[in-house]
Amino acid sequence: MVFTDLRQRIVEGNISTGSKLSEPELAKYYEISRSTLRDALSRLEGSGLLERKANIGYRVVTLSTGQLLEIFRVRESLEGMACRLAAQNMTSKQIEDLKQLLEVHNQYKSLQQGQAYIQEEGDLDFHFCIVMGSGNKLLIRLLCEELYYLVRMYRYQFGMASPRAKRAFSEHHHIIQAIEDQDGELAEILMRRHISASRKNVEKRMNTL
Amino acid sequence: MVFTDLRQRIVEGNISTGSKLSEPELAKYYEISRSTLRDALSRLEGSGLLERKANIGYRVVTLSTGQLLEIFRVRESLEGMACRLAAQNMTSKQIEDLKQLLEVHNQYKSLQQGQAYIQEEGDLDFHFCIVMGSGNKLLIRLLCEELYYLVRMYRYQFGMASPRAKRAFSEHHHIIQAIEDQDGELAEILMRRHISASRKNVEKRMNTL
DNA sequence: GGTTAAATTATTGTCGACAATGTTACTTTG
DNA sequence: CAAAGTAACATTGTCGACAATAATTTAACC
Repeated sequence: MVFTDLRQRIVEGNISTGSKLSEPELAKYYEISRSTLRDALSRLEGSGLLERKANIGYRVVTLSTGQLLEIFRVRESLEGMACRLAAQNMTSKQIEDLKQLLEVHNQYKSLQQGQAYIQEEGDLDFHFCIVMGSGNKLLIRLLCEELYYLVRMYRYQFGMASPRAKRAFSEHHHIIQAIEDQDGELAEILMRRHISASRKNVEKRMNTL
Repeated sequence: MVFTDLRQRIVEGNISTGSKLSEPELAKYYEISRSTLRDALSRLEGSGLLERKANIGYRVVTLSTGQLLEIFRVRESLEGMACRLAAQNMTSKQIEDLKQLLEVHNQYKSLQQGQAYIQEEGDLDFHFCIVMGSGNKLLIRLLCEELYYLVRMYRYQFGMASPRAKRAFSEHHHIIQAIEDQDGELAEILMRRHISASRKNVEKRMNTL
């Protein structure tokens, strides 16, 4: 699909940040008409990955470290809420799937210790599942459909391999436990702390640059 | 402009919630082609006012009281943050404009005491200004470009005339004061409390229905 | 008469062409 | 030679037409 393919190319930096997208060129590349391409582009704009200026066209959004930190702070609020709701609403089936996801990540991790960004992608899968589990359409839209792709984009851009992988992993387990115990209050606190720690880690990395 | 006109008609309920939009009909109504209409529709989808299903078309989103409450909770988080940032970042010019806005509302209010929904529209203008004053692009996008139009839609739908108008008005003044004092912490607390009280008011009204 | 199946109609999706706008290259002028 | 204006080009915006899909109506059958 054109939309998902373009999204991936943008997120992974194959189409670089800030660059302008040529409609004729892309339409030719995908062998589709400009109409259907533009449909995909407008959806990507809705996902926050593209910006559009009238009579000029679409550009990939430019990233700043400041914006990344603000995304973290927004996530802290919204995902805390999502996690509390997930503790109330997730079915045992969903919780089981989530546990299994972590197990898969665990094996990846033990196989390739240093390669953290695979783990980091898995990290987002984990967060994604919890937001989906909250059952709240608004949160799903804001986080899963808009912010997470931006976060992925930042990770590819700045390369978020981190020494925090192991700790983050155990934090995920604690969060699942709280969800399984249907302790919404604790689940929210743990999630906020988890994201806050992740943000501080990024801040530290940024200061050393 | 087609986009803003459609938005207004949707928000004010002239195009009723849940109804399907006919592209040929609307294109004829505005005397434009379907292409440029669809461009407007996709932007409205991005604003959260329309939903699109493949090969079926666009519908106005359906509203539920549960979703309205969740919007309030999301706003509590995000606007609290925005208000703290506004206290740090707003220029004295912006603060002055905001004060003047409240003054205008005050005159409206004294003129038409019962007619709360005019005040309520003004209420959103107030919130709008503060989010803009935060200077944070992400918050501006999430709140001003997506959530606020949904909130307006709910207000037209459920008719939010409330006895809380006077109190809400004084809360606005306290929030401005905190911003002027550059007391971000207090500004955040006041804003969260302000929205929380508004939510509880809605909950109370819903229970009496 | 009610239910399923087929045919018709209407709507969305896609396309290529033209118009309007922005960009670039060239020419002219001081 | 530099700068401003102008002409040529490329890109985005808009349009109407056709294709693919969904919805409706009609027909056939039990």
